[in-house]
Amino acid sequence: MNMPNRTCIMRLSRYRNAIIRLKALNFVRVFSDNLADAASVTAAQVRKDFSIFGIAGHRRGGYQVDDLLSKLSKILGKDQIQEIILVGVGNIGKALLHYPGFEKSGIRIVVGFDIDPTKHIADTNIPILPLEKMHDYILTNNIKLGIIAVPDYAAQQVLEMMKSAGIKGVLNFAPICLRESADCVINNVNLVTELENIIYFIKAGDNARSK
Amino acid sequence: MNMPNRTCIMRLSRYRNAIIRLKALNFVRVFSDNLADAASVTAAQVRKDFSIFGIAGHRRGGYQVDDLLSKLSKILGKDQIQEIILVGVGNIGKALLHYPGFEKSGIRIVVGFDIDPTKHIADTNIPILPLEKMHDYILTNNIKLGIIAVPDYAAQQVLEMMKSAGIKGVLNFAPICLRESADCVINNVNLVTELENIIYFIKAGDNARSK
DNA sequence: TAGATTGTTAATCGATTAACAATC
DNA sequence: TAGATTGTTAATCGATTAACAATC
Repeated sequence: MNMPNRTCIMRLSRYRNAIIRLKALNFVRVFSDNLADAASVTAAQVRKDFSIFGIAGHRRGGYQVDDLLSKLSKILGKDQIQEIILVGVGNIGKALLHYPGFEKSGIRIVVGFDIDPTKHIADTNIPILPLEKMHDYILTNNIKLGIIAVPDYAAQQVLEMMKSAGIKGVLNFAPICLRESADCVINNVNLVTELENIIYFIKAGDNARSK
Repeated sequence: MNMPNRTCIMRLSRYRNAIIRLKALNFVRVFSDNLADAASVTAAQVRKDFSIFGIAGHRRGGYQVDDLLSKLSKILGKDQIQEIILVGVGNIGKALLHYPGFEKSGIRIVVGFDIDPTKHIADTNIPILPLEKMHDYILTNNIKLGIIAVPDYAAQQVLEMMKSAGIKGVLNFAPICLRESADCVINNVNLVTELENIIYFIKAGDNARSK
């Protein structure tokens, strides 16, 4: 199997989202061409991506919606609830804590951590605990996923704490590019950088951006 | 000039962030090699990127920090305050409205819009207005940038409203992939997709993701 | 000068796309 | 069967990297 890269997996998520919408429209089968339109890619790309994961269709009848959905869901970890912890219950952190989109798609933030004692609440649905309790919590509950939403100067240190407790994947919102290591996958989301990108292309008057 | 693409501009933002940190450490000049380390790219990539934008160094003395910073800042629109509107003052929207990172980097959310009347406040620092007032506001204040933070089913419609009023660039947080057009640049940030990506690579045990 | 670094070209690498045989 | 679509290979495209002449 060819090693799929980041953008390939991102496309899988988009295919899955498209399929969910098509299913809601009572589609029973789809062609690579339909998915290509729905996900803004080429039909060849769709078939290539599927073939990488051994997802097969029917030479004349396209792909079964239900089959496709279950296979993509499996690949993307939708076959089980994904438990995740959040560090930094500030502005952005609080919003993520209550983001309904996560629970809807099988991602559950089970606990928050913060250094600020005034933010600690132990008895709510999602408790907010002191940072010192993170290490034990991760080990006890066998957590593999974390979200970092602390200020930039604290991000690297929080990452090290997470890794030392066994976290394997991190979504980072701190405006500093955390480096991925062999034992931990990292996606950096930098809100300012996203806007700077848009601002550049508006100024350049040049929307023909390659993906 | 070779047309720079999205990832190239993203790197420029990272170089700029790195330079700001190096400047704080009293660096007066930097070599492509320093920046490569700081931004996790190759030195050749740094020099190539700079040459695309006509940013020149000195054959033996590297790049002047101040010069570099001002040139990158110019390219990324840091030479003026960027005014932006936000639509959808819900969970995520509210957090963005008060995100200190924007103001720090010259991005100012000047107004929010929402359909829910209970959210309207006209007399605060950042007023929240009814959606019907958006069109006029954009025209009157000559706004070019917008953030979409509404539910998925409303996103496309909000985008159309924005475009018809002259918005040229949009950062979209709704979990639906909005399609870019010749007259409007779009960056989609899908929080669930980001996590699905991480989940896949943890399961695959395969962190050698190409960028 | 000798040594080090840029700027740029050419080579490499990898991802996307076109095309078409297989086949339902 | 005829027509349409997949699955896959080969061609294309574009981005990254290596290498080195220019030069400070």
